[in-house]
Amino acid sequence: MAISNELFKGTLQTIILNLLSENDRMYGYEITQKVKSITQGELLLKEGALYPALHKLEAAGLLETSTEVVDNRLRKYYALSQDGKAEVVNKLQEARDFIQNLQLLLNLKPSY
Amino acid sequence: MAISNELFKGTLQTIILNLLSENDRMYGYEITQKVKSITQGELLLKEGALYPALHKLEAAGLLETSTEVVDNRLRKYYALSQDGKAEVVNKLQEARDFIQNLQLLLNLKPSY
DNA sequence: TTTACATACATAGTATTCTTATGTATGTAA
DNA sequence: TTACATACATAAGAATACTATGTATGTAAA
Repeated sequence: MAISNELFKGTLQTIILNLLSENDRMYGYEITQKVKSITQGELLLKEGALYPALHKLEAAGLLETSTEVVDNRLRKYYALSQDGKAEVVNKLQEARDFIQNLQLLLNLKPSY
Repeated sequence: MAISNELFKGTLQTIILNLLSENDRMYGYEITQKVKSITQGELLLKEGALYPALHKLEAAGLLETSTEVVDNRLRKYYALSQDGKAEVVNKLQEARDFIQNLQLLLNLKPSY
């Protein structure tokens, strides 16, 4: 998933779900580019991590898909299901708690 | 490591190194209790995660050990080596960047 | 007194996650 | 025709943490 960064392990599902909560629908490659641009290239989301994660979220009923052909290339769009919309809220709260606890454990004041 | 919290994966080494940068020396069980108290019980560090991590950090030359018997029980104290002291600085900077990027990706403002 | 819990270490087997490598396929720029 | 970008996917392997188990001592409760 990253440039020598083990830290993101476990955060991928939350990242995907949150991006989809802001964008209605996105396709895989679009997600990789979005993550890259948001982090200014610091986090590179690999296909080997992304696609299995998307399939797993779909299998869990959190995502729904629709396939389109654009410019003669296949695109598989993902969108939050109703369950997915509810789950984003939980995942984001967990992420807040996680960051809070990590900052406590590492003596890091929030950077602002 | 956690109560239904996958997010901490990859952060354990940094947490250990940082605790040892504040405490000169600590033993394993003490570390588990410190983590528990700092996070108010939200993060429970399991032995199956802690001890292999300590052994790995020692093998990497970042930690040095000294064994003592206290109250008829064995204690294996860990302390940062010179390399370890240098590495904490790097790890903490990586953690800051990680938190920064994660907050960007999740639209989380720093909580203060 | 024996059961449970806390202290203190350790490891084997398993599950999960991510990386690396590879594969298919189209389009564009050098 | 080579390289790169777009777009999907999976298999093999590495890394990390969890569960379960084991050893051993001390204390409190039932």
